[in-house]
Amino acid sequence: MTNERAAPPTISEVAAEAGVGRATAARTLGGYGYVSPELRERVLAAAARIGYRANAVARSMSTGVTHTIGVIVADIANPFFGGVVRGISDAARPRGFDALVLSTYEKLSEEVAAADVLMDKRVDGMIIASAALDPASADHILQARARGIPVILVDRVIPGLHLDAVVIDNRTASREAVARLIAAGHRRIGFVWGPPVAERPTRRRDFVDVGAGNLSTDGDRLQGYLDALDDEGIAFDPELVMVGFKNEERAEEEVRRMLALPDPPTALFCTETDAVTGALRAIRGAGLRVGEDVSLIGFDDSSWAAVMEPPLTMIEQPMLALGARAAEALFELIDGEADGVRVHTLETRLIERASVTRPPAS
Amino acid sequence: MTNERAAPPTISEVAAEAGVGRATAARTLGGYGYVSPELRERVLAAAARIGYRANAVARSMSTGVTHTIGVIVADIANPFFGGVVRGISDAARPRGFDALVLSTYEKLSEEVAAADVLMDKRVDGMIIASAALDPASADHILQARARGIPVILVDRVIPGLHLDAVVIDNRTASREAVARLIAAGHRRIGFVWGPPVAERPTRRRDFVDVGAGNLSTDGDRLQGYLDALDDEGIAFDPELVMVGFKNEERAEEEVRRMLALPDPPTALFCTETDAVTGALRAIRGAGLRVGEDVSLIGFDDSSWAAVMEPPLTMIEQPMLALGARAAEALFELIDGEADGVRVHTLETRLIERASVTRPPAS
DNA sequence: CTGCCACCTGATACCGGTACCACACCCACT
DNA sequence: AGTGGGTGTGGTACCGGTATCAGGTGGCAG
Repeated sequence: MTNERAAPPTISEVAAEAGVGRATAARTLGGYGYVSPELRERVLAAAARIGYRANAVARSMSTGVTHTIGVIVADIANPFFGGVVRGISDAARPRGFDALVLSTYEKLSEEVAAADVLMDKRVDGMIIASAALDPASADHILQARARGIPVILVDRVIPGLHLDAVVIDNRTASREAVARLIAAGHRRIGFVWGPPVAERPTRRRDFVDVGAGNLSTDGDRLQGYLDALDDEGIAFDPELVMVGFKNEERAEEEVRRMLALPDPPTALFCTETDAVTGALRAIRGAGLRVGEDVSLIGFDDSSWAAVMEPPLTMIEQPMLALGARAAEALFELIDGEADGVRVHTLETRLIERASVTRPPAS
Repeated sequence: MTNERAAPPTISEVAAEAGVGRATAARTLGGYGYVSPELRERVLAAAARIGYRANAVARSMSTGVTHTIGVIVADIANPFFGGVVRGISDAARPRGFDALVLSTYEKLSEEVAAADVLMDKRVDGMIIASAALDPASADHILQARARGIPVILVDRVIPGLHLDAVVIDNRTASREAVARLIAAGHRRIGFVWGPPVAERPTRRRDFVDVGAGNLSTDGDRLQGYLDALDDEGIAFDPELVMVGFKNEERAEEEVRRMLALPDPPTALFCTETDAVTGALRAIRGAGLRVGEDVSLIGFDDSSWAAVMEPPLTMIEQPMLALGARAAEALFELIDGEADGVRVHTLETRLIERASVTRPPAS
């Protein structure tokens, strides 16, 4: 097994092989300028003979275009972001663009480092699901833009920063889901995946403020929950909101706590997949049954949700479309067709299954 | 908002700013060669002042190294591959490498195109979950290697091709899972996610041959199933093997068919997540209950499987480790520490929960 | 037949780094 | 004082493309 790395042929070698000048070979292969049919033929034949393929790095060096877009997400292993990234690549591939994907695990420092890497590698644009909570921590994004790199935010918006973005209407989606629960007769509704604060605020306004110090998605979902409560004049109870670190275990703990309350929730609204599974564990652990003892609606539909017993009512996010739209918006920016900052809002869908029923007669 | 793309400063500008030669600035910033402390200081200060960052494209052009690894998977939106890719990037990042991820949707033509893109972009190595079934269709991989690009196969091996790979032992994992079912008393065990042939073979040997015309993972899993049957002297029944296109709907159809057989399966072995959910739908549709009427073991554990009613017994694949190991193996190749072709086999784990019980008394 | 122009081709500068090498300078030794 | 060697610095070729421009050739009009 010879490992003699045959250096890929260059345009000069093609030119030599074809017996023409370097420029002529370049013009033929690069598809620009004029070349007579005869020479074009000779060059093409020579290129095919020695297996020429243009060196994209060299091309980028001289054109300043890499045909690569940088994607920064929280975690590529999270099916939601996996879907978004797929949407992006599917939309980018036909245009000859590829995606360089970096995960940040919600750490701003990682995000800044990722943005630096992408700038250094001269990506033609970036699509970012940012962990930045406010303009002050979004310097890396502004810097990229200052260097002329188009940026599209996806999934999350940065409050106070006027940037192009592709998102869903979390507040409305959440409000409608909770309204659905209320319409079924529930008045004690738990909110799972709340603000990441150690101590539970006691006043409603504090929750809202705290929500502002949260990712825009989480904050908006909490707002939608509050909206729905207000719509029906239902009192807000801080005890029914999860607080603390956001993971499955913590969600389970919090739901267990809620279920043990003197006046426990009869329904749960979970704003993330891990919140749903955590809640399910707690419900099961308390010897209760979903759809009988406690109703449930969750975010992020999946094929699993449909085969649960009972099948779960879920809010479906258009992950692929989110990514595809972000890529399209980015290309508009790259092509210079930008007519001001725009925020694209995509539709969610409440998929009604069997986890929402009337509250048990008390 | 000024859009004047301030061209990023180059090394020449830093040199001018510092009042030194280009080479001296380059030596300082590139961290090679000698520079006196005074000048080094001046250069560093100048670089900081004008915000210099090395152009990775230019650097790649002259060094021939891109610090980018190409990753080709079937579908980045599939949680399994999402996990693998995360494992890869997590292992690559500390070494200053990033991942260019391409999805093929199991289409060989897409895979070939992807490999071309990666070669053109001069990635330093590739990690591929190939859709190639035999050496004849793996020309693109051989070609990459011939050009000196290290390649590591992940998840799947190409029978007959001696290449570095990181996989799990599908045959053994499958055999053990099915053995577990047999140990519980089952003798009629359905195999869901079988060969993609339109017509069901009638002879066992044909299944094996057909398995060879399948992805190595699927073929090995079928083999393991047959092994387990043989171990206990249980007769093979072609009717208990799914055939045809592999998706959730088709799995549901096939399981429904099996369940309607005169002598239906009392247990199901599903080799993929979609096979599990499809099977679940069919079981539910037939008015049967998992863990009571029919036992089930599936591949690819997830947080959902643990909260199903009943919790599902699943085979856990070390997705992250698969990716991480592949990246490590790739770096060994890149660093030239390769001592012959190696196949790394990672351990799976059978997570026993409650979906396996004794068959109902007949 | 000459002259001009259109047409085609090839030489070459450039992108921003890396890395080799020449050279200037300084010191020590004979 | 002359020479050798070491040291620090800057000049420059090169990577493989793109793109501009100069120049050669042939044809056609005057």
